[in-house]
Amino acid sequence: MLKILDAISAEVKNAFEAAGYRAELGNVTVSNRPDLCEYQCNGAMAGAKEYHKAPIMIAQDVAAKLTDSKAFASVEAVAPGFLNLKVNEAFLIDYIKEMAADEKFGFAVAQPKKVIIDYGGPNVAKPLHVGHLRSAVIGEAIKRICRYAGDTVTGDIHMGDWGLQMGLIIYEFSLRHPDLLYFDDTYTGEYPAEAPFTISELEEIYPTASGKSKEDEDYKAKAMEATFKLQSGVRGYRALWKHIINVSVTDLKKNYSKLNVDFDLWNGESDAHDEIPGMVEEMKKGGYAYLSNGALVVDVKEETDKKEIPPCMILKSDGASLYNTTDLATIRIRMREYQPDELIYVVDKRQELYFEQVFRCARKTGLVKPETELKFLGFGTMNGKDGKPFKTRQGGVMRLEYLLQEINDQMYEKIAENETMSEEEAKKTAAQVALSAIKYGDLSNQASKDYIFDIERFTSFEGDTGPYLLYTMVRIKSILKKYEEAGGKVSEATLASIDNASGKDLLKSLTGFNTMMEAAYSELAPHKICAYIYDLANALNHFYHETKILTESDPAKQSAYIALLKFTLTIMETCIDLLGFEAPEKM
RNA sequence: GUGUCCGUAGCUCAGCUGGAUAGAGCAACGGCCUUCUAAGCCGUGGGUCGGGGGUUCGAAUCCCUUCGGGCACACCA
Repeated sequence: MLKILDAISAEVKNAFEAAGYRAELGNVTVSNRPDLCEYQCNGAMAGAKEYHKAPIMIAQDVAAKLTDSKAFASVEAVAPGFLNLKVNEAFLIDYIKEMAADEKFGFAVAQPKKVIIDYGGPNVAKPLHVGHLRSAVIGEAIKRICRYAGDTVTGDIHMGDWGLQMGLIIYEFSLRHPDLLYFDDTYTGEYPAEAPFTISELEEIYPTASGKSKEDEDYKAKAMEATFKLQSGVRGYRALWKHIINVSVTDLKKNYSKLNVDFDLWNGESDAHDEIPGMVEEMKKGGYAYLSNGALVVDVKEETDKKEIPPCMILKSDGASLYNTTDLATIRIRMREYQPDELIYVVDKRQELYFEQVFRCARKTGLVKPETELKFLGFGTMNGKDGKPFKTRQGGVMRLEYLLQEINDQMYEKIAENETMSEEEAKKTAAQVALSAIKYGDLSNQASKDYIFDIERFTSFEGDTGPYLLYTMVRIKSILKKYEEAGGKVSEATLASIDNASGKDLLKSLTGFNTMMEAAYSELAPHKICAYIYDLANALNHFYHETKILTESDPAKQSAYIALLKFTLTIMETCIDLLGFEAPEKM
């Protein structure tokens, strides 16, 4: 089905043509002066020069051709040459009915793609901190948006599970428990299935080891040796490493599930390890990689560059691999195993240059086909109220778990005080509201910009916030429930004429869903969904305030209202699901 | 230094593929609960869109320039 602007534009374009002008001039947009009209067309002014005619005269010519259009309630040509349009309510109702019957409410994408989205990026054995929040929240939304658009999307968490950090942990652990089987080179049997440590021990070991290695050269050398032994496949080290991964992944899954974020693939840097030698060999053979200051690099600069782009390093001068190496090798694996049309990286924007190098290198060396899209979706820093990177009160890095807990607790206090809910229900509701506060607070900003994470603002529950949206939805749910309890049947099919102004505004707002989705999808911009749903919630609350629904005596009118509420709720639910949170039944 | 992003109300942000009087939220002030959840609704005040120039019938939006800030700039990720 057509988007409403296209449907209206089609009418106006016909009129332009009928009046003897180019049809393309008849493009219609939503009015920026709602006091004057609902939709507007500026084509008469654009065409003035071309036709050597005053814009107002062109507008009048076109308006004359539109007088019997069934779509419009009024068409006015206004100085200097605006075409001001108001649509018929019946036209809107028909449009909404068609939308409601469509699986995706009129949002359609021509060519579904196969997409891999790389987001999350935690390190194993290290707790998630606030720096991981944006990647998870934005990446999850992007994944859902693409999936809704019909793409086949695979989300990969891509953990940091392979470098020196692993050697540090293993070495420190070997000092503490030297007698364990894992460190006995002569042992050839099976290793225990149970991990010899818990997640909290693991989380303590890494910072300790990391600290020691910075002060003690010998310690660092031993850790590097452990890393080497792990990477070269020493059995006991691999077995211990698997335990580290398993214990970490269990914990990560728990934490990500609290964020309503889930991944299809739990791959990490280690998965690229076996791919590296072959890839490096190929790059050498192809004549792309050469030695520069001892390191193996691939030139990636181009003539159009305004700035010198350093070569992409494949191997360090000591022959070790680095992040570039595993990223490129990962691309190679993904291309072979999934043949994606598009790769999206949701990563801190500070890595933009780095990814530019990787992408260029991947193209140059033939790792990806020219038609495969490589997208870098860089997000800005999450700052505190002082405008500097978000920290705890003590100035340390804030653990994500604690941040979530703090916000959950605040929500729980508010919910527990003004509703009669069981403790269990209140807790669940608090978690839902808290998540909406965090996610909406993040996603309503443009991803690429830095933003201020202001807990007080997000949890204040007033204004343009996640909780406000949920509250609006809860209000609708409450009415629908009561209507059903009184024997009414809730259906979108009973939509009919809505005889008040706020109802018509709500209808218009609803028709914008598919237009908005197209922009949100093509620009990978979740904040557009936020802006839309906030407008929709405002329109709903306005309507709600003006219209008594449950006490309406005319059943036809009432069922039309109910249908309107129901459809609004459906659209809102669709939107917040794309953003990655959900609404409770009451709050 | 080079590149890049940003600068819109007291604060936090939209708007940026050019259109009419630049919008929200918070904060301030004033109204609205015997009626579907007041986490709501209505209203008031608040802006030379960092400065300057240009393109255009028309610029917050496009171009140039300047000031201020963030970030990045091969052996970290």
